[in-house]
Amino acid sequence: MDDPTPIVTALERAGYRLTEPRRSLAALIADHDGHFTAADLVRAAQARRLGIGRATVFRTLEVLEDLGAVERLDLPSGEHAYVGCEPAHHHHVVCSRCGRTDEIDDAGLRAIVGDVARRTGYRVDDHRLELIGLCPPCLASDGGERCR
Amino acid sequence: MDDPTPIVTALERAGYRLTEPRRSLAALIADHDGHFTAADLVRAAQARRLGIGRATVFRTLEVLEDLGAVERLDLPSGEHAYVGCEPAHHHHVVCSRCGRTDEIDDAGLRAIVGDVARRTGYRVDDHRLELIGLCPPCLASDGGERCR
DNA sequence: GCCCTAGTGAGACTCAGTCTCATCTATGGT
DNA sequence: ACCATAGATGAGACTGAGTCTCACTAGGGC
Repeated sequence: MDDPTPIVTALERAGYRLTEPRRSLAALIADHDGHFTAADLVRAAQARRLGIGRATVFRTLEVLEDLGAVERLDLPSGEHAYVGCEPAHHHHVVCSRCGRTDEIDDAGLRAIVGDVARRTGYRVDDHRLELIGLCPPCLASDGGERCR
Repeated sequence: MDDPTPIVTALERAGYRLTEPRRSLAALIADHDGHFTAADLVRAAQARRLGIGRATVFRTLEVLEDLGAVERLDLPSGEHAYVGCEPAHHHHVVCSRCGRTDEIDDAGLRAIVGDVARRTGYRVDDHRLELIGLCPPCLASDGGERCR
């Protein structure tokens, strides 16, 4: 495990202590392709006998979210999930079948936000966009049958 | 209370029974300007001694969400809130100070969704967009002090 | 190596949301 | 108006996410 995860680097640069639990969690997160919930992490940590408490998982996720090393998604089911990601502003497409996520850039969203602000008079400070659908592999294995 | 809320109409048209609890909840929701949580509704119902159980509030919200008479928001705080709204596809701007919400139309979002689908290969089935900011009144009383 | 403090694990706690089940009631048929 | 019945309800147990507290530990600057 001499693999300096970008997450570890981010923690270090932000002045957080590089503790064993944090390194382990960073590794677990790096292992995940798609999204994962806090509960998933807790389970994974238990399965590997890492001896990491629930509280620590939540605390670490909070820190990582602040750093932008992880982003929180609100799945349509109401679950809160996370994805490890680059610390730059962007959004995600989430596959509703396999959980895979891909990052998408701001696309034309900035223009929309500006437009809405102008029309409503709001000062828009933040926004979130989530796209839900089927990723290409799932789409292929599905034959495109399910239409919603 | 002979006020036929659009919510009541929607329930009726969809073939749901027009029960007393549903009428009461429809009235409570109609009273709310901004967003409200399930817990808010439960509290409001208790305060007015309507004798409506928690389960009923959640069940009713679920039905109303299906009907599109109510939309669920995921606030940045992680809370799930609802807004009563017209049953057409649209999105919301939420005031982070007073909780007021305004509806916005699809703006150019459809184009973005199409664009993302083309670039990523996903079939995008659903999307959610939420804008968070300050509404004009809050902005005014704020003196614009917080300057981006 | 020592020390200070940020970080930690355990587990109690809170609170949203779900489920079950006995009871009730809105509604369509008579 | 009455009845039958399936859909709806309230109470409260239950589940599971997330928070909090507190005594203890260990990272890293000295």
